Amino acid sequence: MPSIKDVAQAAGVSTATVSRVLANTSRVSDETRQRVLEAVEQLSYRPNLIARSLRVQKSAKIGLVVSDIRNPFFTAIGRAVEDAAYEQGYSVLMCNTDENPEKEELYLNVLHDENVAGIIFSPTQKFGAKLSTFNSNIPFVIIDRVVNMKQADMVLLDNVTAGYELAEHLIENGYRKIAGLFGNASTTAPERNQGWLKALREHQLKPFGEYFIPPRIKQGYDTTLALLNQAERPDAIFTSNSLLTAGVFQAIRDFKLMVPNDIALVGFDETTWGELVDPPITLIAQPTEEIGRTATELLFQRIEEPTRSPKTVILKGKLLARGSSAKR
Amino acid sequence: MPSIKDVAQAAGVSTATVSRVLANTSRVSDETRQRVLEAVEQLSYRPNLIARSLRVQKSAKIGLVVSDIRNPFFTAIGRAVEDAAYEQGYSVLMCNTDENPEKEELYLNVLHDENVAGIIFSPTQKFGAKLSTFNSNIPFVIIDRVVNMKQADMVLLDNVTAGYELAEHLIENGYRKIAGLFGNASTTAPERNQGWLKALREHQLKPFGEYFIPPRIKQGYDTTLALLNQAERPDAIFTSNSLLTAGVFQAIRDFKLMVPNDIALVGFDETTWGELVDPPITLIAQPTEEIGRTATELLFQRIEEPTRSPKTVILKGKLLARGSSAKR
DNA sequence: TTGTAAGCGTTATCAC
DNA sequence: GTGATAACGCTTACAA
Repeated sequence: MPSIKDVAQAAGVSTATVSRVLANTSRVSDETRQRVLEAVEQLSYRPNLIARSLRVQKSAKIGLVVSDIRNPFFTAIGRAVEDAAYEQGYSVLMCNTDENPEKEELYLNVLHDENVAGIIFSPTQKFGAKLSTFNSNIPFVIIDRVVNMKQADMVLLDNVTAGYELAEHLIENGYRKIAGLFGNASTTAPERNQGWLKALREHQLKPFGEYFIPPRIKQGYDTTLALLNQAERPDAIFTSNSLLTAGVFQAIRDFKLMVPNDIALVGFDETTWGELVDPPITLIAQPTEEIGRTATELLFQRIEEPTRSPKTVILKGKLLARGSSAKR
Repeated sequence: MPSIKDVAQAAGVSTATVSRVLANTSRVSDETRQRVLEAVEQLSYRPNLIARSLRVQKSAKIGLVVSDIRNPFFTAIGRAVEDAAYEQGYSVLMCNTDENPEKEELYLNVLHDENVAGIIFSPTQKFGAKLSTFNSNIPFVIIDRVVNMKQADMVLLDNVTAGYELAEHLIENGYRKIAGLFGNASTTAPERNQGWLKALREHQLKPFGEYFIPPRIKQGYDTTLALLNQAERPDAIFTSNSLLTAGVFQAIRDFKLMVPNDIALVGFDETTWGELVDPPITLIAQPTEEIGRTATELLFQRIEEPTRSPKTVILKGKLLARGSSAKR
């Protein structure tokens, strides 16, 4: 692996000149530039980014720290961030924390030590709380989950409105006994809950049961079975998370009920299966491409101007009405 | 950000001693060690890994380069690699190449420049071909896709046997007019094709049509519609990839045929939706956890002993027989 | 057991 | 326009 010294020697110049040519940072005579470029070519020299990073204390990489790599929502965002960063000549290092605060700290440190230019981060509630403690001067943007921190740039969904619209849709279509299953891990669920409550209230309805549970398929399944075993059953189930939706769907089927005739089902986030099942699932789709792209742009803005006042971008979800909540 | 100098000063020792205490590399008196540790604590010092990496020319990170982050197969492997590496004190940097050879080169370079200790890589066919050209002394392990390169460690599925078993299963259950949809992008599809051909041959059957197409939902859908519009229809469809399976499933439904009564459907890889749809899909599940773990272990072995002779680990898929291929 | 100092590959600050 | 040289923060011979 040739170093800048080798290039300098081959071109008969100093390392400083080589650096200048490569960085295009100050005037160099055409002739010298030529010689240097030839030597670079000749030796197929590639600058050592570690050394450069040590010297200038930053790099052309950004970090993306997500809580669950298996969640299609985050992988879609990953793709979007990747694309946006690539256009700017940046690389993305993606880290998976598995909702584990220890790993969050680990990876934040790794990325910091990596001298990444910035970080896009969806923190757990636990970590979000102590995020302000985590005193780092590295630019970052929070996505998906709100943190209580005035200095942070954020890209969020308008979860309250989304929850409202989804509930409103059910009510409009004639459902009245609506149960709600909400995740208990992130800040998005309570907001969606708030929206659905508002819609119910406006129609003088009461929730037909409300459950805050771990956002996993199994919990959705178990909770639904319990719900369906009661004397009086709901005529619709509202879920705040696609894993819960999957669990509910399974339970309804195992209970031999028909969707939507016996019971309607609605949820959040597009998935492959949402339109493969019968009937396809009504849901609020998040604009993942736009979330990822916006977060990346915000991050680059902050990298450019670290003292800029924080900005929060709130995007709207889109209701995709499908068979699982057809008019009764 | 305090440096090792600050710690040394605070503890009244040299930087060398601090380094020794932290690395636990040679004997230091208990008293000095104590003082150093206190200073570290006091200043909340964290060693600069960039500098360390520049100095020792390696790091405690490995790279994982996958071709499609949205494919559940790869995210599952990502999780497994992550876990295995974490246990060894290594961090994982995950990169998504989107089946784009340019990005493959970019990220391989980024990771190389990052001084990662090694790379786990699922190359495109295109890049795989020129991989041997890519002369790098960085340890790596290939997963999922075979490359024509004697020096590479690999972790692969026994795709021929898997294809054989899946076809055999259909035949056993009474299907005779079996069409096959295979991806045309990776090396896995031709191997699975080979297995299915073998099974058909053993039963004196001929493929009821064989299609090599881009492994995308849409192509699976379109191809299936064409297939179903023919005068004589197949009684089963074999797919080599979960995206194709999804497309086929959709097409069959839109064509108002019943699975498996009118037509059976089998494929590869576990997905969330595979058991949510009605009927659930029969498939060959890949041992993703084991693939990721094995690849990581192989990588660490090679890091330890770079000249060890290359090893290829071939794992078996597992047939999950479900409703979509029930006995006729 | 501990300290001194060289060096990893860059870039930036001075001189000339 | 170009070249020395210091510095980034660390590890590791080599001395003491």
